[in-house]
Amino acid sequence: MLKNRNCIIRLSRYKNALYRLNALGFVRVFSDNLADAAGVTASAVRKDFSLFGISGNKKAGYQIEELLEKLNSILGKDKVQKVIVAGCGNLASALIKYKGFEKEGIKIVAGFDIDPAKHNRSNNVPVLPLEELKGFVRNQGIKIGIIAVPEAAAGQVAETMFKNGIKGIVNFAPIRLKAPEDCVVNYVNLEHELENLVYFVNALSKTKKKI
Amino acid sequence: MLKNRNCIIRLSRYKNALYRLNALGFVRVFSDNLADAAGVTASAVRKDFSLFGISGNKKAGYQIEELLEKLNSILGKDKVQKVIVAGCGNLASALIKYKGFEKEGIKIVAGFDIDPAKHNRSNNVPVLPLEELKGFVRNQGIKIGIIAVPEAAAGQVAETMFKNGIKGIVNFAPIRLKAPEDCVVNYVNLEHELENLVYFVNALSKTKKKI
DNA sequence: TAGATTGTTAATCGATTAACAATC
DNA sequence: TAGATTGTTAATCGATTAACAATC
Repeated sequence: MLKNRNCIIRLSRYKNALYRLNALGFVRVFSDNLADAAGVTASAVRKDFSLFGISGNKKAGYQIEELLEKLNSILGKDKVQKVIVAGCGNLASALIKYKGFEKEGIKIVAGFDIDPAKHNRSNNVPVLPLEELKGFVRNQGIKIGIIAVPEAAAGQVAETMFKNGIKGIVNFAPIRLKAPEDCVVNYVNLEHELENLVYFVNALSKTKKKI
Repeated sequence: MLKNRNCIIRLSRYKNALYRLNALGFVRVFSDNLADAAGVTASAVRKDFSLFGISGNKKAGYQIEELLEKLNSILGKDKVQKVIVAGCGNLASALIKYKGFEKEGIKIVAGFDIDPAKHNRSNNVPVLPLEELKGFVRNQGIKIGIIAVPEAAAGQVAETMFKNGIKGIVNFAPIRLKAPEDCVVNYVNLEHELENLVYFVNALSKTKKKI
């Protein structure tokens, strides 16, 4: 019953592709249009939809608007998601300033840092002392956190987050985190992405074959 | 013969874990120590090593230093990797300022942007006009690029990169890119990571079961 | 109707895990 | 030797793809 990560990531891709198709004036799509637009196979599209009980019309495909509503509902886009960031270095600043989250209903409501020089309560998105994370998360009922602190601090911060009600973390620190059973951690490791690329670029240049 | 992405990502994880173990004074590891440290199974560790012809000693495990050398060689860490960034917004600035890449042999050598206000040739990492990307990549023989431009510009930029010798791209723009057969694109979509988290947090809170 | 597309089942593919013989 | 660990093969697991009957 619980779907796998890739499947849900594909739903996000469908959603984005549908917005683009919609903007181009399309009203309906067939599974193979959407497959092209999202970079997957038509089989995968129909399988994923079937998994969530989304049905179209044989011969008439899917209504884009209706489809978007269903995907948005599955992905929890019907309400604004409040998110906090721990560690207010360059990366966190970029995330806080990024305009793209807003239109997707993702709102970074506060940052936390140990460095007093970074604190600023009057900001649009306030930067608060790390000790206040606990109370803030509890009071506001925050469920999602981003970890952008150095490796050495990540474990502690994660523990504090989980203890106070955070259920999901996007972790940019290059270290595995211990998470309670009912919580999720998604890892983003930019260094590993680049390292990975280097490997495959070298491998492909050696083999001269397609993947 | 060509290994899969997850396998190579695990090699990066082993490498990082080994550095930590090394720093703690360990000289040897067994597959199950390393598995714990990297967050995988002992079977996976031995399987991965076997895939690359890395062997240890029955009963004595693996020499950490020797292992690190081999992993670093596989991952292309024996030489500095020069990387460029297209789009010098907040995210790119954060990447350029990030200190962690250097010790891993990853060097961002230039940024490119269409906005003249961002240009700066005298910076440690210069920010140049986007039109100069082509010549720069060719002259310097750059193989790896990062795309941090808006969605609408990403396709064009990728095409320019590939045409001029870039073989691998980390793409932060929320759109699929067309890539030549002998090139690779790794996608990082922060919005989808958060969206994904929201889905699983909601799903887990409904089921109250472990994954 | 003929043609095209969905929805679902079955087949395939590949990655992960388990198991265990070899051996230090 | 007895015990523990590797290296590899086989089994399992799950995700993706293909195929096709149902049907608009």
